[in-house]
Amino acid sequence: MSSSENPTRKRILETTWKLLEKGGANAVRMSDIAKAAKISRQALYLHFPNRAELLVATTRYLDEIHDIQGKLSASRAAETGADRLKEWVEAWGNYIPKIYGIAKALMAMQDSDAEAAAAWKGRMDAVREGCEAAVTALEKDGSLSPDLSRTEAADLLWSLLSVRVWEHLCVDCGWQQERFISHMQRTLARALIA
Amino acid sequence: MSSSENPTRKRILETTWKLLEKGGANAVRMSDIAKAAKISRQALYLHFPNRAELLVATTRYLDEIHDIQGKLSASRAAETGADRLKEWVEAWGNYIPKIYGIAKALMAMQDSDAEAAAAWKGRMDAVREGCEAAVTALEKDGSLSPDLSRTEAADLLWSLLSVRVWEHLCVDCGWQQERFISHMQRTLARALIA
DNA sequence: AAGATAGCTTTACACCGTGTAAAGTTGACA
DNA sequence: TGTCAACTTTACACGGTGTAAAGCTATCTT
Repeated sequence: MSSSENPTRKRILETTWKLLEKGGANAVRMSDIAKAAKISRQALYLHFPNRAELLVATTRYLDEIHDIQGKLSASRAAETGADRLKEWVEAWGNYIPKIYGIAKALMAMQDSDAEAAAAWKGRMDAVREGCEAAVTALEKDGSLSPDLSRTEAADLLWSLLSVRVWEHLCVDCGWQQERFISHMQRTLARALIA
Repeated sequence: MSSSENPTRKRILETTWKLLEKGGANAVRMSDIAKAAKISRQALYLHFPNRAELLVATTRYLDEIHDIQGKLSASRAAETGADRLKEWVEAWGNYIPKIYGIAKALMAMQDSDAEAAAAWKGRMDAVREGCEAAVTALEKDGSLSPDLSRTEAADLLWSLLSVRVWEHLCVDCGWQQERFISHMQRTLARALIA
């Protein structure tokens, strides 16, 4: 694991994560991270070529910490398509708050930085695959709504389960995480299942 | 109408709108707007104190042009709550693509500029009122799902009908506008109606 | 006709955050 | 003793926003 090799690098990633988590009013700058990691701003550039790559490296670090692969693949165990959908919503939905800080920073860079845009897109494509797998499971046992094609269903699931929707409900509207999960499970079941 | 009084001001607003509509790869800068409006960059600051207020003025100008009030209030005519929901989704949903350019620019400023954030919030609060009105209509004729409180239903409607979700489906996933409207009508009916 | 005024241009500069460049410091290891 | 890696310090270029001030010009006023 590349992050545990180098103690300074690890400290930077940890600091970046924590700063982005509280986030606060204004954005987290390179100098903020440097100060918090007790390092000079220039030293940051010795470890990461630019802000985008530092943020991307932080997301990878978080995945490593949280064992995202393991948790997401647990939803594959479900028997029925409906159960699988439910567990997928829960698995990914519960991961969103953990990555929200970095996600927000990365999304904010999308318009200006092509590299950041590509990196974020790659991560979201992985989520989309999970959505497609859930839809395929529904289709397999004939429970997918006839009003939706496979692609449409996956698009819809992907969209409603996006970080933006989570942000809108849980940050702007003040929903508790549990309520978000249960309402999303219910809403998506009604939307996708015949 | 403040925008038709002053020809230069009107030209600036028109230009800003058109530039933001195509949008393109990189953001629209003050100098881009000035150039396109055939004016010096400084003259822009004679008409608008800063970028945020120029963008906000552009949204107001668009509302004026499109008679947003009239179109949105048309959804109030519906008899049943279900019809009202359907028409509300159609009215606001069809307005989103018209304001998407400015919306995107304004949303991008939210983290850095408190004034822009407040302006955008104000406009979205107006949308939320429309959502609440639709939910109230459902409640009145007893068709609101018992799984949802009035507030929760409005939150959900507001979130699923957000510019971000439209962007995700119509820009990222390539949905046609018509498909967006019909699927949203169907999904929201299933989500909110008993 | 003289002068004021509105509306604009031109030039210049301060500020911020990112990223580059290069010389200097420090400690470990051989 | 010397070398090397990791880091610091200082300095600067760039792009975008916003400020400041002087100058130009057409039109309206008296």
